[in-house]
Amino acid sequence: MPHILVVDDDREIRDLLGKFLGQHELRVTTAADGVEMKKALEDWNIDLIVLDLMLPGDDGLTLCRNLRAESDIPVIMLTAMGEDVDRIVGLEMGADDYIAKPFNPRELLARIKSVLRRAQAMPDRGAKPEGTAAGFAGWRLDMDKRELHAQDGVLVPLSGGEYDLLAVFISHPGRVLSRDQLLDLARGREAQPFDRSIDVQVSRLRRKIEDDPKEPSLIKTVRSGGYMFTPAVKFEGGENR
Amino acid sequence: MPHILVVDDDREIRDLLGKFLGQHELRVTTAADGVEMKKALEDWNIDLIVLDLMLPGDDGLTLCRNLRAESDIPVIMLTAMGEDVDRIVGLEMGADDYIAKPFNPRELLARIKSVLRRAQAMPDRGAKPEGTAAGFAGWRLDMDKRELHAQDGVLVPLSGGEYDLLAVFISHPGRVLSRDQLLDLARGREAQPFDRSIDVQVSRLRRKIEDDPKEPSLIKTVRSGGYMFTPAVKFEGGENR
DNA sequence: AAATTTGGTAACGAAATGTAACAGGCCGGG
DNA sequence: CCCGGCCTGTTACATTTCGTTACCAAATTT
Repeated sequence: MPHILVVDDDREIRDLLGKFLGQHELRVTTAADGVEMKKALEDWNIDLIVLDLMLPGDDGLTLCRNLRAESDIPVIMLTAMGEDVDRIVGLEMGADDYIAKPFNPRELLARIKSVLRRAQAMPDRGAKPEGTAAGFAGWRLDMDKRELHAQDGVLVPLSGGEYDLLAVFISHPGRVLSRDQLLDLARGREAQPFDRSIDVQVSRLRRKIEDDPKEPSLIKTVRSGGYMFTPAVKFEGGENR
Repeated sequence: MPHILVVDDDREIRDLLGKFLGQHELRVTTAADGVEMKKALEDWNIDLIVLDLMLPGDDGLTLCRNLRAESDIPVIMLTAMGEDVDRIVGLEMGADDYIAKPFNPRELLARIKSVLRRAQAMPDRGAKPEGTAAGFAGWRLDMDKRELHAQDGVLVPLSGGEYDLLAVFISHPGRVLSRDQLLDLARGREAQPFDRSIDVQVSRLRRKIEDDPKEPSLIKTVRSGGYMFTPAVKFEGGENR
């Protein structure tokens, strides 16, 4: 599920977008500065950035150029005025698309879909530098086929949701992920008042990938914090990050 | 040098574009009707199509959909009005970009460059001069004869609908396609309230192309999302990268 | 130690999916 | 024009998936 980062100072716009993009992973931030941006790009697996040009100063364009230079994540630019100059400069600066405010939300959604479609079909674009497979402790997760193989190559059947959850864990190793984050990242929805679905899903996943689900070694629970995936940090040989 | 095909009834526009793009090392040809289109795509090595929506009837959209389903050549749409409906429909129909007339030629150029840049980085996009055939996991789909051949060359009989569906899947590898999209792309109709026809058709197709229909490896189902075609990229030895 | 909070998971049910069976439409050969 | 096959949409039912709830245990607090 695509993760979208919206950078905009206008709360109204952010809310509007949030509403229309509900079906996607959506991160909204006012973070105009590079520091928070970088963090956001790491924490969440951002696939697409919707960037408001009208940030203080001409940070918008600079930011866009930096993003393009560093991350190669697709960018859609918003701007208040539909002046040709702006849009041309923007496109030449590397933005993947451009929309002038005020815009029709449905149009933005359509463009987002379009850009994501392209990025997905293009191997070397998007925020997923990893290949088509990720491994941990002898296991192999085939990202193409959405399949998990055990050490001996035997296919371990995972439901779609279990795969999504595991994929999230794998892309955030050694980091504590709150239930909210997991729910958001793996399911793309908000937590409800007494939502235990993540607990249950973790339980189901453990049953399939842990040697002893009662004594989990891969997915640790962090009381009052969430869960943490720790691949192969087993013994002292411990190479890690 | 990239070849660009401009499809527009308006001679004035064609001349303008031809003149404008001509001086930018872009070869421009014009063709008005659908018949000529097909010929043009075969005769010349078209890398990009600039398509005017305002063709008689809604041929523009239909044409765009067909192009996207079959050829996978990038499309930029032109339209007379900046009507939201048009542009949304267009983008959802698979166009890669959109510009409203009257447009600034420099903007069109910027967008053309942008699209070409993307297409270049994307292996399976862009003009395909010869083979009207696509392959996946040892299979070969003959687009001319609308026939599917197995690894050993044996012809696997597909019904027309099955072929259409498979063709849509093949032209959108690794992308989740909703039932609505599939219905639209493969059948060209709208979904009805409790429409399960896609499910059934997928089931029928799986029966013919999957080793084990119970454990599909080519056409994955994405719960509450749709289906995804993943051309088997199996590295059994599971080593490098 | 009792009370409270937090996590694990079995069980239930709603929703989504797979697919067999049925039916209507279309087409080519009598 | 009729008949018998395909093809494909619809329906019905089985199965799977996943969120919710409930209850228990472990951890933490008071």
